[in-house]
Amino acid sequence: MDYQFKDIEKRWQERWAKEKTFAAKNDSSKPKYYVLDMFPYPSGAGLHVGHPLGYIASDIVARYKRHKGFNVLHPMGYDSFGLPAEQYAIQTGQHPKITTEQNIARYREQLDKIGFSFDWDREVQTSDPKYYKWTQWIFIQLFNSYYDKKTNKAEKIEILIAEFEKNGNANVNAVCEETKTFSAADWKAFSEKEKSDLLMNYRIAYLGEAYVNWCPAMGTVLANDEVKDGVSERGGYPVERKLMKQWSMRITAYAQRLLEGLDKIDWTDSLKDSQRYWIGRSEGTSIKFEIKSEKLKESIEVFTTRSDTIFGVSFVTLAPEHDLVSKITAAEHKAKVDAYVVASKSRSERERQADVKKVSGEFTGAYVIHPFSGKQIPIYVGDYVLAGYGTGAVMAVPAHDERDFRFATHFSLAKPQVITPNREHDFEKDSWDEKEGKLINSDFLNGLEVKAAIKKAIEEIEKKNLGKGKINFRLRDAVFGRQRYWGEPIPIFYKDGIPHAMPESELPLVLPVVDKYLPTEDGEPPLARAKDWKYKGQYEYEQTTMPGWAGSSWYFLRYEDPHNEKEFASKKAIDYWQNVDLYLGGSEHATGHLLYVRFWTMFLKDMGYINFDEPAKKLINQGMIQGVSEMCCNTYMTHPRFVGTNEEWDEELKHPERNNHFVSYDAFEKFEKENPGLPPPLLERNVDISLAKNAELNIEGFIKWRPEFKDHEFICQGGFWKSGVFHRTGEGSDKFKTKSVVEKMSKSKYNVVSPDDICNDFGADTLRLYEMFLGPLEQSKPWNTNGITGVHGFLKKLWRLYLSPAGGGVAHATGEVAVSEDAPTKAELKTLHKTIKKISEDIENFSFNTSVSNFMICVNELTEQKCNKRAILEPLLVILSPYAPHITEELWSLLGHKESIALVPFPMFDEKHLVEDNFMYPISFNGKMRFNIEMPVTLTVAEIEKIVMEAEQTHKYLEGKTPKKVIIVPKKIVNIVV
RNA sequence: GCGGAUGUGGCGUAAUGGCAGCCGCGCCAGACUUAGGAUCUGGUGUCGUAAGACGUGGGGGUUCGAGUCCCUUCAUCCGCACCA
Repeated sequence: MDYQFKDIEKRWQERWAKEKTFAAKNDSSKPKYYVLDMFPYPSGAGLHVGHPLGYIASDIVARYKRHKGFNVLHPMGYDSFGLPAEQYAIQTGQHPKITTEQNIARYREQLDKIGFSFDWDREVQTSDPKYYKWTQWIFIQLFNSYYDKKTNKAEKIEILIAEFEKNGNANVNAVCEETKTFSAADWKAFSEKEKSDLLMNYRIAYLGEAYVNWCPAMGTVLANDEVKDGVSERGGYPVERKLMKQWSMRITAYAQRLLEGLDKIDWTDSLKDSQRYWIGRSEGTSIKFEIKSEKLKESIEVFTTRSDTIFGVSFVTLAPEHDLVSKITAAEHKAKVDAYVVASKSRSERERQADVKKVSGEFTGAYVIHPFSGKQIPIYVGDYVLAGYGTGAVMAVPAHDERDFRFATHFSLAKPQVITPNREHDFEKDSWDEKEGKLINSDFLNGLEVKAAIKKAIEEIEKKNLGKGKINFRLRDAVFGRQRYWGEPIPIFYKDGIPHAMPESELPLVLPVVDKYLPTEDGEPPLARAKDWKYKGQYEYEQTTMPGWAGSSWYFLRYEDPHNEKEFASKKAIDYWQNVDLYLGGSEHATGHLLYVRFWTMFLKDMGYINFDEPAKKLINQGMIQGVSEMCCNTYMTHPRFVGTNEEWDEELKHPERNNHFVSYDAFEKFEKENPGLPPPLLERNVDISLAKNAELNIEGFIKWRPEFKDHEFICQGGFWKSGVFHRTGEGSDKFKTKSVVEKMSKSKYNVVSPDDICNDFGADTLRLYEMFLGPLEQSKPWNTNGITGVHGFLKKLWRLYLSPAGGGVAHATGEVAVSEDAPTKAELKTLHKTIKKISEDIENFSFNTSVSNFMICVNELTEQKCNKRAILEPLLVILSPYAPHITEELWSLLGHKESIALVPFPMFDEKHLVEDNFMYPISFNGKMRFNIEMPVTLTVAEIEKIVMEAEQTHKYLEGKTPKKVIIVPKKIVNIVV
């Protein structure tokens, strides 16, 4: 009987679903283990082989932990609010809910084929009102909270209001916008609106005016992590900076805790480093520079980490958005400065980033007074100063800061040197930015080392009341409102212009029906089109929705109690399941999701709903599986094209008649070899990978697929280019070769490999093993289906070991069961226990790729030993079952078991089976030491003693130490392991 | 520029500081065959007929012993990027 994987896999998947084999119970005496995958956004393209990589790894761990006696929570769900469904809705008018449901159904079908042990009863979907009811509820908690610096946690806003009523804000030490001091009496006299505005400065979810990343093409704002290289991460549209009133999250309140928390969790260093960098803590000083003016009594506050260079200041620069710019600019400079400010505002983020090194700025005509020297110092505006960081103003020290140096050079400003470098340095060419050297020309700082000087300078600045030590973070508050339809409605309504949270009883605030999914003609968000809001006409509703990361910032908690209608999850469930023990997902979420989920977790802890502050104890980033694209070469026959400028390229594309030949890659390869560095005189086109097996193009198939090329000639034989013209030689093979390129797996590159196809051709168990076998989990690697036969062959061999008479197996071709109950041999036991040991270690270390090798070695050995002993073959199935659950279930039941193998304990490892046979002989030496001699060669005890004695004489380092073992290598040396 | 990671056969990769290349792909040879995308056996780092020598990006160091630890340098990939 052959290995009928299709039949086996279907049968077992149905049985697991029917019997709910993997349902996790919320009450159990067993220890818990929570394995979580980052849930997917269900896109229309379906899954490709890269998606399940992490799920397979986590499934192996989940199944292993079940065998090991843990109560395992291993859920799956969908992050189902998102842009593609909405864009599809805009184009077709179809409700995004419908597309989303279809996509989810498709995902589920694909996932089911791979045989995951998910507890599907706990599935969550972020776009389900039963789920987002609680996302909205958490938002309201955030709205009704502020961050108290005294208790160093979030507190209820009522506490703050009570304090205001009693004492005003004089004693309040909370994270907030700059607020003027007021008394209790003032507070009571404030209008409702004034009170609301004031509280807004404290709330953790707040409505505030700030510069945001505005994406005009999408008609929405984006968070910092959603912008890459000045364009939107999704869609790649340009992004501008725009001052807008927006719902935001005061994540900055948690900056310090988010930073400190990293030390307590087992995440990779690179990921922690990205978060550290993103949070960007820097210690410095704020310093006030008084403006030199009779009528204006103001000062400019700057932030610096280099207070030691205070005497090197030669000008002060304000960000173009700085409030004081318009106030201080002298009349004769006003026109130029205004023009500059307008120009820099209209520049897109991308433009601004593109010419980072290009200096621009304008003199305001105003001056400040140097707090120590009393000299007057010019004030400039320059867009190299960021409005959003620090105070939006810097004291420029051109001799010791690269950016100030560039600015000073451009405007021919003085560059007074205040530090003597400890190495040779040319101040004409460069600034000396190192925090090393001795201070000069700096009054009371002279002679000090930089680090000491920083301390001393802060002391003096604080003494003169010019400023104080301050900690700044790069992290900005996260913009929370999105001008979009397909997201959670923000549960806020407005009464007389004052925002109020919806009462809890009104939740969920369900996404209303709209006629179109576009913004309105007046530029209002799509929700402005809603007609069926409950209180329409009575109150005004907030029209923006939540961003994609809202629903994913707490979903791990919902899995713990997914059907609860009274709470986001019951206290009992949370106390039992706690936080995630192992979290798997891509590293692209480093500064997005993984920061937000930590933030919300800390907040919920502050509120007393949970008792841990980190969502995941351990996190592993699985690598990306890339696609291998096949390219074919579309050459230019008549036009020279050796110079690879884009202009020429475009020019050629305008002349398709010149572009009517394809040439085999062989010819191009020759060209490349002979003309290193020259751009290829051809255009590479992606070919559907099914049309290029073994780097050879199926020309007929290609023409069928792309009929527009049916009149093109395909030149297989070799040739060469001369002056851009291809000359054939008629040499070489008559095969039309393509070229392989590793790139992202994507529909548009025609290089997608679907897990469904692999399951059909080889089975889910093969897919699972092969994905693991491909290489270390955390590494990115290209998918190459070629190697899969090795893994598939292993499963067939395993099958034969149990089922074919030739292999001495369990059952004959007829299906007759005939397993030997004899005691296993020493060699068989050694093979088994070696494998048990290695597999356990591999899983604990997450090196799943070596596991597969170890299984192969095991089966090869057992086949060679013609092993048919139940005592060996049964435990082997159990340790293999996390990797290949279907085939092991089938064999397990053929061995006569009724119960699912998934619930069987993991076999115990017994060291003695390895040691006994391991050439390890303890011998005594000088009556004191004991050596373990590991011998790959046969030696007598006398010979060993002689060798050890020689070793003792040669290796002086042995003195006073007890060797653990001595390894004798034939013809070589004695290795003594101490 | 800053931060992180990675460099080992034709390829994917493996080696608690202890015989480098396990396992798989590919390739070569053979067996069996209704000639096949089945199965099995043997071989396969480089040079050399061989004994043997040389081999983990380059250079240096620690060590009895280094792919592994330290320093340095080069290359590739991934993040971040005017954060004062």
